[in-house]
Amino acid sequence: MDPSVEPRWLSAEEQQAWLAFVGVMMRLPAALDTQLQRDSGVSHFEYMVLAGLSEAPGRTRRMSDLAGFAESGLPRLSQVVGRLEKRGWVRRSPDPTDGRSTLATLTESGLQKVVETAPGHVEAVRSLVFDPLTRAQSRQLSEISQRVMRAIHPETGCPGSND
Amino acid sequence: MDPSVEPRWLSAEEQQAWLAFVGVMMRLPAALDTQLQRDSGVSHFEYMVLAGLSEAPGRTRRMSDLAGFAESGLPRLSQVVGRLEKRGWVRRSPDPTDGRSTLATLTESGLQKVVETAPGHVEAVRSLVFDPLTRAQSRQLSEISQRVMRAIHPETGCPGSND
DNA sequence: ACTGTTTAGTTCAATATTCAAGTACTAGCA
DNA sequence: TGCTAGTACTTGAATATTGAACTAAACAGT
Repeated sequence: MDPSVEPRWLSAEEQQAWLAFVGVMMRLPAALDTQLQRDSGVSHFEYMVLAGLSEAPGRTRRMSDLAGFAESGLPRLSQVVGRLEKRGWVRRSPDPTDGRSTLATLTESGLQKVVETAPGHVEAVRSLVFDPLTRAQSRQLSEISQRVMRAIHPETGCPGSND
Repeated sequence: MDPSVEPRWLSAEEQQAWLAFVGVMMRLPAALDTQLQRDSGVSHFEYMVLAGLSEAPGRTRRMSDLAGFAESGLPRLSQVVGRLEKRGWVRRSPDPTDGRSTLATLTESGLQKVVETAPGHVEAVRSLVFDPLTRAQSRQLSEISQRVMRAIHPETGCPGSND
């Protein structure tokens, strides 16, 4: 924008880190999608929605909470939940407390799906991410991710805060 | 798959790391896209293609090399390069050496676009990723990414190997 | 030289995502 | 009560991505 200010270019070390990290951001979601799609017929995003519901009290959550948890906007969530509902894994009902809200509930069949799917998914996450790392690196990954997350969202410090 | 084998669940520490890392994988690309789109009217992927060409000798690269560099398949690259060509930033020509290949070349105008766009993008990468990290964490990020990358692609150890 | 196989790239149809309205409801206030 | 503003969600059109089929060129074996 302003050519009079010399940009602070990345150092060679940073460039290398950035290149590798971008690679991971491009490939890892695709790899997880592949595993989930092949073994269980769901996308990574769909799995996150099902998992998010399975952990919630009463296996029920408001759509907006779920959107926050799944790091997505409402329109996308609405489409995906619609598909999951058609497959019998989720059920939507109006919130008796507030008529504007919609509650999404995981059905029995949906819970079973999560139970069937989780082990394979965890195994994939382990083999692609945690097994190649030392324990110290796993801790660093957590710290690094949290710092980057804070830089992206200055306001929301805690993802999945359901209050 | 086989319920007789108890899956090795993630520890609490690993779960926390995983949740934060997934958040970064979902949000960071979106944040970079937003900055590039707003300030320069290109997507992150388009920028990677332009940048990949700008670094290549003669500002020219074979489509397949470029696809490897940009971590994408050929169909997607073909579409995107088509768009970039329409905007006058890239030019395609048949490879005289091998009639099957197509060479993509960055035009003068495309180079100028990269030069205009790069500072803002680097600034965004810095402020979202490297500024919040210590120097040691940047190095860890590099090492961690490389290990994960190797786990995803057992075969291709070196991204962007153009030989 | 001729045929079958592999590689490089494009195109087209199916699917998914995003952005911009639109609907239904709640809440504040005169 | 009736009026305005704001929230939660859904829907639909425009765009992008993916996967499968297709074209063209190179190579290997005869």
